Amino acid sequence: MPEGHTIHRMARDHRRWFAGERLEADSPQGRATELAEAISSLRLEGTDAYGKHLFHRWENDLTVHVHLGLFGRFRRFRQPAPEPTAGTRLRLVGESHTLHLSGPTVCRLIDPAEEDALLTRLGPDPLRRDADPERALASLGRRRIPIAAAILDQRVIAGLGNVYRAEVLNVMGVDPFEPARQLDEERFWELWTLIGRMLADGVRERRIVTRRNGARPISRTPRARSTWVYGQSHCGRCGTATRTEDVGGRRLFWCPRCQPPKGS
DNA sequence: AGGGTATGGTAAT
DNA sequence: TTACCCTACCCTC
Repeated sequence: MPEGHTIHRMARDHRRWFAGERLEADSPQGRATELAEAISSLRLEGTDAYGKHLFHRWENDLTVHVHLGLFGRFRRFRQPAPEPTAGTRLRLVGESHTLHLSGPTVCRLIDPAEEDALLTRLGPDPLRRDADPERALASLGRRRIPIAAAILDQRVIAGLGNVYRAEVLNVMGVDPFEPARQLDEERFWELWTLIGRMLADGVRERRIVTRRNGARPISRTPRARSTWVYGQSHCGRCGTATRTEDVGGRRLFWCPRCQPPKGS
């Protein structure tokens, strides 16, 4: 589920459903009891997303930091909401909606100094107006690691995940093993723009859709292909068998024909 | 029932 | 680089 687009969508939704309300909080699982007691019956004043990090701004200058990791999930229910399951770490109950949070990597109060330190080590987030892409350009220029590894590093670009990195490189025809520092400025700006556009589409559609043509659902094939290479056995652009390999600690999909090494 | 996998990240080595 | 965290789902047995 969660790359940056998910978190930004979540921030908007939470704001829309809850902002300004006093929420009741508890931790059915017991693992976040202290946190729940600290915020329960306080007013949720706002939300923020930065990369894959979500911040709930509560009354009394309290901020809850949530990172979903790979498994984390928020479920939203209209009242009356069902009972939480054993996996529910935190429950937030508002007037019209209830949220159940399960499986997050992080869910805790964060103080301003900690938040500052966290944001400092994140690269620019293409979904934020205050993003400074020059920082990403500079850090790419310092790295010899494969471009596919570099753009997954949250210190370089915040919010990009394993699906989008594969898709962006495929659409641009970039060899994933090209050293990051070899990306010239012109291609960097193309990359930055494309990432921003894809992520923004993801926020709007609430899911990752990088491939539109050929994605028409056919009755026999209910699950339309929404990616070019990620999770695909064949490249959606040329039909060549995709390849996969661990790059930057995650499974990368790419098309050897659309993304050949430079000069070949 | 049990194994493998998943759009992520941290800490230890 | 590896181990580990953590939940849900899908496949096979």
